[in-house]
Amino acid sequence: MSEREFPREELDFRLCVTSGQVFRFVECGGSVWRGVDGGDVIEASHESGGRWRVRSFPDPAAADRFLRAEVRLADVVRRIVELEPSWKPLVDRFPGLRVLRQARADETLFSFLCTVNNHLSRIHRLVQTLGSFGECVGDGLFRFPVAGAIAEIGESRLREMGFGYRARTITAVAQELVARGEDWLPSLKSMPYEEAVRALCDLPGVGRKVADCVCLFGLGFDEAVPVDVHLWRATAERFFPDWVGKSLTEHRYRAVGDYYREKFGRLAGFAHQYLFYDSIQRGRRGRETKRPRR
DNA sequence: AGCGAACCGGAC
DNA sequence: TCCGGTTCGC
Repeated sequence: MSEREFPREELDFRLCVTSGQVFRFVECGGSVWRGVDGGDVIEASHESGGRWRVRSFPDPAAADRFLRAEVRLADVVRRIVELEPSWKPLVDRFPGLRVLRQARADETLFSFLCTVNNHLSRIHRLVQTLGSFGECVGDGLFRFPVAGAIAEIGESRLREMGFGYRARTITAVAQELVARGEDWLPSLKSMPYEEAVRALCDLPGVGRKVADCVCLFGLGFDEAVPVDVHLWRATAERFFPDWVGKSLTEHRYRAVGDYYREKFGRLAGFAHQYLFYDSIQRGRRGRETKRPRR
């Protein structure tokens, strides 16, 4: 089995799989992380403070695809800071944060349907639950189920398992994917970004945010900028002061994405990930230190 | 166009 | 009481 080592500044595996891009990786034992992408198990380990060693099987090349090993993060980060110097503290705070690429866009789609108006801890549980309907490829490791298998679970059973109102959209999307055929979703890769977004938003329960997540993490559109409520607030504070406190409308969503695409071009997806994760952290810290209300 | 409310259920 | 959103009705 081939193994690849990444310098610290090129990869923090734990950060990558816990920063809201994928939801099925777990820590097993000390400093070993394991999960499944596509048909392959991906495993990473490191000695404290050391470099991450990553391997995958049965396909030893799967890990490189998942981590986009061909991207030299040092170059990306340097270019981002050249384009927007105010990003320096952000990229310094999260060394080794890479944008991942999932092998199957359907896993990305169903995963982010689980994130709708939800907490990270419950998101993990729900996505793991969906995953357990796929083919078992090891101890607690599952290939993600195909759309047909998800459709067969049924809305009522999903509700029983705690999916709430997401049960309806997940089932509806699964049926829709079955109807369109398995080639439909991957075929969006060869469309222009805007067309892919429109096609995804056509699916029930899929709006701009989920569509952009699928575009960035599942379909390979590096210019996609998913704007959630945290990134929205952080962006308004930095670049759109007039919009602080305002709601995120369709028009403003587009303006934010276009702003970052204009500034960062094809690096917009990578650049957004730093501010996104920072805004999540701030949200958590803010809650922890929040005083009880009168 | 922009805003607010409803929506499941679990975490804090 | 608050969500890493979408949809619907003003």
